[in-house]
Amino acid sequence: MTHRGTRRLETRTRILNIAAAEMRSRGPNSVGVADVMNRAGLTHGGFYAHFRCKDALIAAALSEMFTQKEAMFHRLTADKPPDVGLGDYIDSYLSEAHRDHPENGCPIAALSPELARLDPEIRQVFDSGVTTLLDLIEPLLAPRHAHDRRALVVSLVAEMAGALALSRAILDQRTSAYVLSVARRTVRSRVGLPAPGQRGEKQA
Amino acid sequence: MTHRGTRRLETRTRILNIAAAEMRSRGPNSVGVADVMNRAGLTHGGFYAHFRCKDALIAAALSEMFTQKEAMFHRLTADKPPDVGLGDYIDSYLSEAHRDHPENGCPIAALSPELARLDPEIRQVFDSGVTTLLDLIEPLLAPRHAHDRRALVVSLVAEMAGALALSRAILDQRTSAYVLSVARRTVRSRVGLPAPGQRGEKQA
DNA sequence: TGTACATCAGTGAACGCGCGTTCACTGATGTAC
DNA sequence: TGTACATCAGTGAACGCGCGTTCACTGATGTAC
Repeated sequence: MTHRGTRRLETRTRILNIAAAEMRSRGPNSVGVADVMNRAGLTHGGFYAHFRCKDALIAAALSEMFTQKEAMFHRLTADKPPDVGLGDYIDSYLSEAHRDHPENGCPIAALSPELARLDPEIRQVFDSGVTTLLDLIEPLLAPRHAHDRRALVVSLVAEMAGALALSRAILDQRTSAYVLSVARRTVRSRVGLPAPGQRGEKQA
Repeated sequence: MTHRGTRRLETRTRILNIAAAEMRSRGPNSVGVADVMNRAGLTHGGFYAHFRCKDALIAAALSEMFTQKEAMFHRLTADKPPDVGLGDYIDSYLSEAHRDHPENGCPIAALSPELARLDPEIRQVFDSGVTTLLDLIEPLLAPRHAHDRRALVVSLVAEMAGALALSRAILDQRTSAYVLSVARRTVRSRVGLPAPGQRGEKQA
């Protein structure tokens, strides 16, 4: 039983990870059940042994995305002074790597408008993911922001997610890179950090 | 001929306005050709007398959205001192009315992540719409920002669009309203404007 | 002014396709004795 | 240890449906004489 249960859970996890990646890069609407199952090395019929319906997959995949990002946040900020951790988080969030790889990136920037049109069960998962993320960032802010940390975190996350989504939609490479660099500089300055070091390609 | 051409253009405009509204509220993917035509009082076959394919409709509808918003911007800011116009634009962008009515709202907040996955022809329309919007807002900034107006405008638009998209996806009403109010206050303060007056429902 | 003709916006049936979901089944794995 | 049985994750055909697109057509409107 245990062995069977373990395999089952492994399969479910595999499906979930694939769905979480595909949905961020192609949109929940454009990701098919059969598609996800094929990528997991299975046939589409087996899907319903793991999820009640496609919406249940979307909800579970969204939850998985936030879990991934929380783990990544800890990896990025652990064992560092708060301001260094915060600066690294900002730089990595607003990097060209993040822009070019939505599949393992922030669900807020990748999916907000689409999620707004989906079922309450799914949006509830979004709510708790967002709240947790804000809770994680908040303590990294310098003491001088103590009077209203929450407001500042909300505003920063809005700017970061907005700039990332904008930079992804913009076709022109220079404009897209400019949006990211402006946001990096602005967000860092708003939390009292010095201008960012050079990121991306080093110059010759 | 003129009369015929006029009718043709009227029909095209009708289709375009419906598509522009539907795509912002339901997403380009979820809006069908037949659906749009029915709402325009026509049958689906006639669609191709006006647009080469669905992607051409998406591109034209996106362009129409930006045109609408430019007109709205002028209506909102004309005949006012720059700082008042800017304040009104910020307040209206970050209002609950805008949150609850994406169908005639900002395409950046409603569609960025989805547009990032669409064809270059469509994203090019997005680029020029965004550039025009930035060009419109820029001159409203106070002289003390003259050293880098462009960067500030980009940052403000990113925060506004990000906050609006976030407030739409969030299910919890209080949290959603909080995100909007924080963004209103923050964006206003960042351009040197006083805290916003009470918006939305008046208290008893 | 009246008639014959050309134009072309719009019709509606048909196409191939992919979607989410159902369901009778199979066959490897774990359990009971 | 060996055999018979139960379990259930996964299979694959089938369903009804809506999609974007095509195309032969219709019939109101504008033009020519």
